[in-house]
Amino acid sequence: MHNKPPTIKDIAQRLHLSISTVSRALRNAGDINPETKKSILQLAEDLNYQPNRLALSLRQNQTNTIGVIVPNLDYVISTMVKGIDEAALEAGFTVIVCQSNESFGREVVNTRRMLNSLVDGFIISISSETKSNEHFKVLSEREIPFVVFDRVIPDLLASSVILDNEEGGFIATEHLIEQGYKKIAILAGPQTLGISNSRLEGYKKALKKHDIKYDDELVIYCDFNQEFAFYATEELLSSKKRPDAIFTISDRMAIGAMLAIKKKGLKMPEEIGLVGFNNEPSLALFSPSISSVEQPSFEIGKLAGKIFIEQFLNNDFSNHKEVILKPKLVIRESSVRMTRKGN
Amino acid sequence: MHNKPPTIKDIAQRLHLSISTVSRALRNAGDINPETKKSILQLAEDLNYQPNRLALSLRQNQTNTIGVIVPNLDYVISTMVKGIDEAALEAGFTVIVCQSNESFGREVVNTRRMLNSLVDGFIISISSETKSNEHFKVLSEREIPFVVFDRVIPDLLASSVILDNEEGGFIATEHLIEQGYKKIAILAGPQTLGISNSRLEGYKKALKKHDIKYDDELVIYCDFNQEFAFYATEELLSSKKRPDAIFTISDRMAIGAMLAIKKKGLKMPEEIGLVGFNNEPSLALFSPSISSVEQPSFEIGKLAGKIFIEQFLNNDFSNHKEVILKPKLVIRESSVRMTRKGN
DNA sequence: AATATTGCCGGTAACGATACCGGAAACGTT
DNA sequence: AACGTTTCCGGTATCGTTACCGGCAATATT
Repeated sequence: MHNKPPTIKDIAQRLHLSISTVSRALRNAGDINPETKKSILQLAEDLNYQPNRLALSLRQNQTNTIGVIVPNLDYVISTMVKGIDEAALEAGFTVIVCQSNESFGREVVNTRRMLNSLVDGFIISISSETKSNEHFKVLSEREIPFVVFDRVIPDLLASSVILDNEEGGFIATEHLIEQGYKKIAILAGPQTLGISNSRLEGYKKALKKHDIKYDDELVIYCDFNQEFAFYATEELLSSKKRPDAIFTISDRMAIGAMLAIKKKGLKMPEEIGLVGFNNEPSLALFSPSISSVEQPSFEIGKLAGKIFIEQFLNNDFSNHKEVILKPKLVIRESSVRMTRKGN
Repeated sequence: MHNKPPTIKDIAQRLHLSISTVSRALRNAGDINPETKKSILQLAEDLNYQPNRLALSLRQNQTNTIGVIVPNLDYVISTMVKGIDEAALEAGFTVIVCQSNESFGREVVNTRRMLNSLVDGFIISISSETKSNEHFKVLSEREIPFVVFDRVIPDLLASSVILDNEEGGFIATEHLIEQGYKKIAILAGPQTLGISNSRLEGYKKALKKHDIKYDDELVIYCDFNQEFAFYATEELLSSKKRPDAIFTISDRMAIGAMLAIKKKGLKMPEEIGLVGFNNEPSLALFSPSISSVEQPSFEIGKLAGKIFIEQFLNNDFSNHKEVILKPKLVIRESSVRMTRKGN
């Protein structure tokens, strides 16, 4: 039923040439008379010829497509994906994105699915539920190239592009200390996740540097989730060891914490300070506006894309690059009590 | 270099059978001895055989993939895409998403690109910049099936799934009227976009029903954009005809308006009411929380997916279905001045 | 017993493209 | 004149899969 798109065969028949000749002309290969070539290109243009990518991929065993596997598409990750997109576009690659929805099962299914000759390799950020690497080990065994970013996979050999999460935890905590907060709690993420632990490490490091005793009752592990953060904060605030500042390792959690703080009627930043992580745009709109650790998401994605493509084209995935980018603290009202509050 | 995945040929050789027989076994076709079939399936399982989708698609001229073209991936649209995803998954289809970033050029490029035998058809929501249909007319000419959703394409014949935007504008406006607001302004979107106009129509309809005179100085056309809304609201508030309520046709715009209102020092909802559109989750967190028109985004996406697949499988795209779903008003603090403000 | 019907299997062409090889004609070289 | 070189083109195999046809037994039908 479809009005089928033209193929090189159509062109060949119309010009009374062989498909080989047409193919050479369109590929800019040699062995061809300039005149012949010109007429072929002309006709191809007229017919609006586009090569069939399926046939090409099948023949060349290469799809020029990158599979991107992410746990979700929140603000940070979707920005990273845009970065990957840009790198891919520049190199003539296509990107297919699959959300695992933080589910291990879907991560496996999606990987398998894309593996059926649809992609040349993967760029991966694991789901928070993912504890095993088995399904990625398959990639290694079959020598399918991949690069990891954002959330890396422990014990898995591959190039990686990540944030210096420890540094992020450190600058946030040190900032709170410098603002005179004494009892700083941290809402850390799930213990299974590397980024959680790194940010927690940074927190510890800052405390140590400023001779503040580490108190594990001020450390709450909870899901990357506004609600959990809300309840965790409520509990913290009514405990004996009520903190005078909270550092949350995501902005969603910061918002949950802020709601709990407001409900309790505490003044921010006077009575309690707050710093989040990711610097989502809406943070500036809250009142008080919320300080946060910003990460160069777009760059992380773009770099991951570039590294993948570079290694793919050179067919060299044995040299593992490890890029670590630095975060930046964006200071807003929620954590500044030394100076007068701005407008 | 790749440890190449097994093919039916490998299976055939190992069992001393022909590829035809193996193919039949795996496809559950007839003409096969149960014993033979069993051994083939067993070996396929052991080798973790997965059919090569490229070859399949090339052979069958069908990819089981749907191209989804969207202007961006904001909250509403990404929810819709999740709906499409679910419908596709249930039917064994794969989804490829391309953001046009509200750019006409990228929309065209992406469409062309996916058209090169990568997708069976499209599910489309146009970019706000898109004025011409030319690149989609190509689809019609080549009889490539597509379904439109959310933002429809005027004068283009296809099934569609959309929100009753007029109704949305109507219930938001009527709500404000019932709350006693008299001079209600509207921040409408770009005039080129159908959904803007429909919501504006609803607004007019509500005014008319309640015998309020329509005043076009209270209608501001501006981009779907927080900043534009901010400046537009500032202007509105300092004009002679200062409104006592504002209806914005997106939540982003509502947030912009709210910032301008706060800056001006007006009390909400007492001195000025506000209703947004889309019901993004963060609205509940602002103070005051913001009322908004909710749309069944997930259902819209899922329906669009289902309709596409159904029509595709029946090979019937001549009967154009038109589904229109109803919005729902979510009332929060920003627009309620009759009763006492909640906690 | 001759024929028709099944059950089961293999061979081959095709989907659209590229890679490799071989060959005819035109030219240049001794 | 005989040979080697270019230039330009066509034929064929191939990627992994399915569709179609044909064929050979074994069984069923008359």
